[in-house]
Amino acid sequence: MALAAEILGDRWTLLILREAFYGVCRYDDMREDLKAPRSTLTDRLNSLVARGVLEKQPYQEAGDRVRQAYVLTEAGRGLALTFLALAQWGEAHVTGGAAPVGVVDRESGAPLRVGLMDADGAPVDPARAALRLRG
Amino acid sequence: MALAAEILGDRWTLLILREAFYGVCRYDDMREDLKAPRSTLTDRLNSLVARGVLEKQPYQEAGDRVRQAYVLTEAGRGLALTFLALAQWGEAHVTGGAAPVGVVDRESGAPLRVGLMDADGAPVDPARAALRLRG
DNA sequence: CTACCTGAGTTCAAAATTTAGACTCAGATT
DNA sequence: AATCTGAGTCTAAATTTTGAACTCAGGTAG
Repeated sequence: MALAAEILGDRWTLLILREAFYGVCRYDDMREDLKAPRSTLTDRLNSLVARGVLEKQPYQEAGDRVRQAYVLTEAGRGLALTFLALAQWGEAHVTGGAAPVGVVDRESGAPLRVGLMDADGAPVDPARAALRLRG
Repeated sequence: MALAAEILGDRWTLLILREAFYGVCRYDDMREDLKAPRSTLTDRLNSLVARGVLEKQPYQEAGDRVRQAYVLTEAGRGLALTFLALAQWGEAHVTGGAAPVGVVDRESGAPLRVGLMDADGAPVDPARAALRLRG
């Protein structure tokens, strides 16, 4: 997990990824949302690309030159569970239940949550979890 | 989630919390494990206490004066799911499957994982998740 | 009593990072 | 030819982090 911490252990990186999950993928849009300094934003985007969490995708708007969009890679999308768990925690313990967004099933609209499960998908109380070294 | 990002958006904070989950709770033990500078460690521990993620607990070893241990609060333990999700991601996408630890059921020893579930606890594919604003 | 040890800090100057703001550059538009 | 825009780079100043040295309180050894 040390490497994961190295990737995520930064305020701007976390916020940039949240933007990415919301679908914001252009430099200037992120800059405006986050009010991050240009050089820091450039730096963080580059490291996320270097780490394989984001990738640059060329796009072109009518009557404009080709530009780059930053979109989540497969690995980046894999962070969804982590972010959902974090949002769930923030809601429960930090913001006091007033979180502005929740997770729902894309089709049915039913509320979803992150939880622990066993190999068969049956829910398990997180208090039962223990870390175990692997041979 | 912005507040949560403010709390976790820091390399040392993430690593300190990992130590706390492993049960390390003494200043000098953490300092040695993490090789963090004293002043930074002190600062991060204090903010985690101020945020209500850790708390100081007095303890006393035979023939020694009372000292403080840093242990997870209820809210801090609530971060377990986030950390497990992060560890799971690191294992799948960063370290390439060679993660040293896994999560198991404390009693049965069966392997566990973090996942998305609906209100009834039935597993849901994370790709089906969507963020939804709440009224 | 005096000297020394240890855990848990605090202090401080040097090094690294972050910031705001100005500047650049390439192609499109007027 | 002049201007606009997205996406940067450059730079000097402000802030944060670092490592090393110092402090402090209580306990122990001689």
